[in-house]
Amino acid sequence: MDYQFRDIEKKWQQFWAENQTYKVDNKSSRPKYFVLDMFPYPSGAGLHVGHPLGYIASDIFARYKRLKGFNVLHPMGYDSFGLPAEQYAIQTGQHPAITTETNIARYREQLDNIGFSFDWSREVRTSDPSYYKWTQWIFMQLFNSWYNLDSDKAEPISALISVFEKSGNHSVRAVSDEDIPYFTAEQWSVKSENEKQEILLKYRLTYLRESTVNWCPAMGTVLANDEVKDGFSERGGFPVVQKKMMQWSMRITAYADRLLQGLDSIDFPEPLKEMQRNWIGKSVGAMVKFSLSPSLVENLGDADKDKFIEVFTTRADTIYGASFLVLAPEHELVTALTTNAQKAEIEEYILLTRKKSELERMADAKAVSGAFTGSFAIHPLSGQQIPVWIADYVLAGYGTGAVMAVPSGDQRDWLFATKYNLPIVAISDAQQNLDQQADPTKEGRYINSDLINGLSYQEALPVLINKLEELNAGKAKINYRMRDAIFGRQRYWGEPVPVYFKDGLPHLIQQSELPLVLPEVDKYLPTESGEPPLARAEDWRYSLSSEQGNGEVYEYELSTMPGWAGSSWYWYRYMASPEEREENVFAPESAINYWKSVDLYIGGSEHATGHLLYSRFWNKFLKDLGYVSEEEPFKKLINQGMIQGRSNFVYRIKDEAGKGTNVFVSHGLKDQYLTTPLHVDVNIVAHEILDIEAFKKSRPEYEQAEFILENGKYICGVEVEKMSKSKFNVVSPDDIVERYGADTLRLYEMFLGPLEQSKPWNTNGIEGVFKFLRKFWKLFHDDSFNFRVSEDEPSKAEYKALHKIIRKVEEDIERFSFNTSVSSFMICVNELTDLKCTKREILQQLVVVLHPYAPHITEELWVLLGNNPGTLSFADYPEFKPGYLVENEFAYPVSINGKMKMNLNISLSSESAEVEQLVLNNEDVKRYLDGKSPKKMIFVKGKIINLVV
RNA sequence: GCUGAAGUGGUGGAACUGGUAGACACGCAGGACUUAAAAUCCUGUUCGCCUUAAAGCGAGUGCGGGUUCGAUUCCCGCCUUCAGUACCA
Repeated sequence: MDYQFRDIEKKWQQFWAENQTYKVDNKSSRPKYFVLDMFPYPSGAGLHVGHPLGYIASDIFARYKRLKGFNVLHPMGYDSFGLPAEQYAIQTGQHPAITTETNIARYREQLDNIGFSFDWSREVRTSDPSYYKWTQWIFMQLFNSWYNLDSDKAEPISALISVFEKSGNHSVRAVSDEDIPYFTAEQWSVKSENEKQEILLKYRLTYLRESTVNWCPAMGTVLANDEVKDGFSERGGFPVVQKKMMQWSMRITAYADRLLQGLDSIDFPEPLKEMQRNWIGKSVGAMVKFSLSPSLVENLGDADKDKFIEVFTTRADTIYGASFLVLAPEHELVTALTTNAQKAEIEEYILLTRKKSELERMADAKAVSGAFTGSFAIHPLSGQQIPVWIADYVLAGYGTGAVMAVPSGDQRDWLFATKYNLPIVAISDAQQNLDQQADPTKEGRYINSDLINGLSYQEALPVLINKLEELNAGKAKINYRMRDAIFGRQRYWGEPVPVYFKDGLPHLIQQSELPLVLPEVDKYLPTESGEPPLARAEDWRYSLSSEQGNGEVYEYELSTMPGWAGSSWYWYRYMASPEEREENVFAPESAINYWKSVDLYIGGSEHATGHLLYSRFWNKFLKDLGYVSEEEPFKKLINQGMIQGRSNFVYRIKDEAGKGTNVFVSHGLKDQYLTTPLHVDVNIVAHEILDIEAFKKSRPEYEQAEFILENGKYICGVEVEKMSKSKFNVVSPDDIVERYGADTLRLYEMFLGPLEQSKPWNTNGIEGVFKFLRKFWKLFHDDSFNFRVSEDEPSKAEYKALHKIIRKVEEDIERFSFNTSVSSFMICVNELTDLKCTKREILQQLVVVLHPYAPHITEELWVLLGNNPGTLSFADYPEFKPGYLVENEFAYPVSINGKMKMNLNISLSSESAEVEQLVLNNEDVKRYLDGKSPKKMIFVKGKIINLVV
């Protein structure tokens, strides 16, 4: 029989499922390997052809590793909490759990069609209570922990309480809120329980804090940053305003430095590491205090008397060039500092900046504006009085929300000083053209800088820091751009937060009460009073168990966890086998110690600063508490590129009035007419040629359509866009599988180009891949498609073809160059076809080598070759024997002045002198030299001969 | 603006440490088989010039320089595209 991919693929997919071929054990004599894919959100649109790209790559890798003798964990699951299902629920009233279930079933069917070697017994769904029980449990651990800077790790909050009881908080070095007053053990002991809880909340790794959120009044809901475009909601285009709200936050900043350091130990793509470094945004500098001028202090209220302005700078060396201070308009001291004379001006300015949208702020990035408070601060080293201004180029959220302005060294300060006529003091003899722009050079020697005059940058910095510390006016300080992560959404379809409120303070529910199950609600919208949807749940209150409680009931937290909660630890759940999931732990210690961490993680780079940062954070936290063993969760990560859509267009002719006619003109002739380009379904276009009959049938109004053709064909226009339903450019893997089979789809997606590169989808080359598989099938069959292999000893050429591919595929897979192996398979099969090879010795090994790429056809042939069904996945990858590739002759390219002219067969054992003789006496070479004698001959053994004339 | 990645035939792409640029595949052209079509197979296919043909000559990896016997690969400057980020003191 000819290659019957439909039967073969169905048969083997069924076999693998029935026999649980890829179910993996947490025990094995073989070494372990964990291959993970970023799990999908099951959207209603189903998989398109771009989704499986990474999954195919990881599946090839997983199958290859199995052949190489590894015990491979290769699981799949669903990140099934999320907004689209909730949006759909709001519109239709259908419970998101039902939508999600339907979508998952569809995804599963599509994934099964492609022949992945997933261990489905370990599937996870983040929206499943048995899963989110542990997401909630991790939240509780975070609530019960604080970050100790002395040990540089998270520790139980109970340990902190003992310290407070023994010696207060003077000696505690923690990552915490800033506004914690010092107290002694004695003071602690007399505090009320609520006061204690209030203080502890400032230390906990997850805590409540007032944060600004994107509030959309029209939708009655909070939006994520990426749901807001230019101040309007992406969906619906309603205005969005900034609103302060009490929100759960995660103290990820405690881990900033470890997240940064850890990057050096993991194998991630350099651009991704760079993105994380920028996101963390570590800057080394100094905090400097500027006290307020005495005349001002007299007029201040008692509360502000000991206040000073603290700034953060990365260029403490430029301190003598600081000629004014600038505060963010939101800075807490602005009101106190504003003199009566300046009050009107300052208030007007603050009002102005509040009105400016993000967009406007960005648009006039070059223009600076500000207002003078009327007050002066004292320069800590020179003692001079310098004016204090406010300006919106200083951000309240970064550093201290105040800067010392050094106009000679910083361009924004320079612009500001120029605009408002403030002094620009040169501080280095290397600075140039200060009348035109700032010069931030670190070269040269300092001038106008008292203490450090004549010193270089390297010499000056320690001198300054020491002096500032001595004066108690400053200290070295490291600052991070990264902020603590908001951990809550005012939405329904997410994990409930296992917290109830008593006297306005949050308390955890009992661990034994987990999971706290998402309650039913009548509508998935916020309440009339603006509370999240969970407030609609009836009888959803917390009451303490009878031995502790007194029958009182309390309100639960009404927000739910954000999208990243469930995905920040899921790889550990995969480690637990189905049996172990019954145990009361997120994953048993033995399983974690066996699988340790993910060896290979494949996914999109869009998760660079979200998921991949949060996951590393939770992993480090779980390690601090001793629940997991590795500091980093993902040892190696590969970003697969995006597959873009390739849209096709037809051009409808407009009449003079601009009205559309029913005549369509081919792309090459469209410029002769007035036309409207219309998207046309890419599935009825092949090589840009429109299937006119299919087009006519696609819509009733096209039935009578007329066409102006070129060369008898209708040629469509092409554009690369995102793949989406509305652009009619979605290609579903199902269609490809139906037409060519899963093995062709797998090979073709790899053949398209390097895995990491983004590329538009097109099926132009798919025929070639399909033909290759038929050719491969034919190697095992005679002309009438009877299976036949011979037991004869292969020839040298046959061995050579085989061992070339054995080595090539090994090398390619190890460096994730899957596209090049597909080409090499084609070359190999072409060679063996030319050699009329039918030898079992060759073909059986080739089956094993091709198996990771095309698992179905190889399984079928494996069994036809007489092997047991299902054993191919665990066969041995053939051993490469270099002996088969050794040649004793090589066709040396002979070039003259670097230009290739001819090839010359010369023994590989020949040395330079011998070769020179041979080359110079060659008739063709003589002809090229045209009587001239070469100056020099370059000879690289096995590579090239180059004559220099 | 800054950071990162990438620019190679008509198309997707290959060339792994500086050593035969365009492998492999698509498309296209021509041919075989066929009543015909599909399928399959064979031949050609970077561009330009010259030639009946064989052969030959020249140019060529975004652009301009450089290093080298030799550069798609290394260095300097520039252009374009994509991604991330956005007044970060």
